[in-house]
Amino acid sequence: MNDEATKKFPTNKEIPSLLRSRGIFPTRQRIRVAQEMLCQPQHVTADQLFMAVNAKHPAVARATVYNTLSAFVDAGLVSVLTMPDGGTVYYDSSVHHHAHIFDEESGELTDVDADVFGLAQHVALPEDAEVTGVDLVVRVRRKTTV
Amino acid sequence: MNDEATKKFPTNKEIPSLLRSRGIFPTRQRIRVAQEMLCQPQHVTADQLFMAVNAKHPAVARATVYNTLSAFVDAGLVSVLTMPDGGTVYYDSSVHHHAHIFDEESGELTDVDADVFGLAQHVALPEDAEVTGVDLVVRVRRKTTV
DNA sequence: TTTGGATTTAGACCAGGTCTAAAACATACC
DNA sequence: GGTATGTTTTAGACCTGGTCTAAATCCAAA
Repeated sequence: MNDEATKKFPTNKEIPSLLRSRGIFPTRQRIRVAQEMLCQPQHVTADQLFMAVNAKHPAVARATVYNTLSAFVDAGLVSVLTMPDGGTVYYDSSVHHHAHIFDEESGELTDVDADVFGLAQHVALPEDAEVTGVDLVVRVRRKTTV
Repeated sequence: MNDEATKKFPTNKEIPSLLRSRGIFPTRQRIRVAQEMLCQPQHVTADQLFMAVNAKHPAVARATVYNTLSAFVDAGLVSVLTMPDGGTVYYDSSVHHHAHIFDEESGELTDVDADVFGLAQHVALPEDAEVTGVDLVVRVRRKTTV
């Protein structure tokens, strides 16, 4: 595990400077979205986040949430993940390289620390291929369903 | 590699009996879709397949193509695969467990034989988790772009 | 304070994909 | 054959997640 893997999630207070450090101007809206998205480990859809951000009172427009999430992805603040079956797009507040476990029954998604880049070594790649990312999802069923 | 990995793709003639053997009544439409989908190694979107099937003259309705593909998935005749980034859903005529290489520049998708189930052993799973599937996509960039 | 670039906004729009109700088809039985 | 029954297909309306746009707002610098 590398440094990033163990890095804590930022607090609400740290958000503005974090955004600035990534070249993202910290507007009111982007701060709100970031606080909701980045401060805890989670996997959410853009729409879930949109609703969370506007839960108490309308705060940020739909387009802004979508744009902001894209900006965060470009800046390496969040990662994207889609379910192999349905194609639902999730945003993941963990950006270190890790694998996912997908519970087919509950639909729940959990992180697993794993050296996915290392795993990719076992795959026969073309000579000139440079690995830019590895996505590993292990789908499981719970033997003892409650 | 197991038997399924090396199993050839069916010929057009074999399609009807193949469908029947999987409990799918081989109607004219389903045969057409199956011939286009199953007889060669490929990764296509539902829409690409819809167009391929209707290339020469209208043959099968959109809804039928979608329904038929779902039926094929349920029957284990094709597998589903979504790109981690965009969320585009691809249907894959190879159903044995294998990994995918995704060229980020060309968007091309290729199969790699790899013991993905074996790889999953290296991931720390909960005690009671039974692995039902493993999805591995290695994203690459070609060092020497032509 | 004014100005100009960046950002946000609401809502129109778009693309995949699903649903529906009617038509077509297959099978079985008379 | 003819007719009844269940299954499949069809066209097109519809839905949903996401993007685009043009106008309004914000903000920093002069």
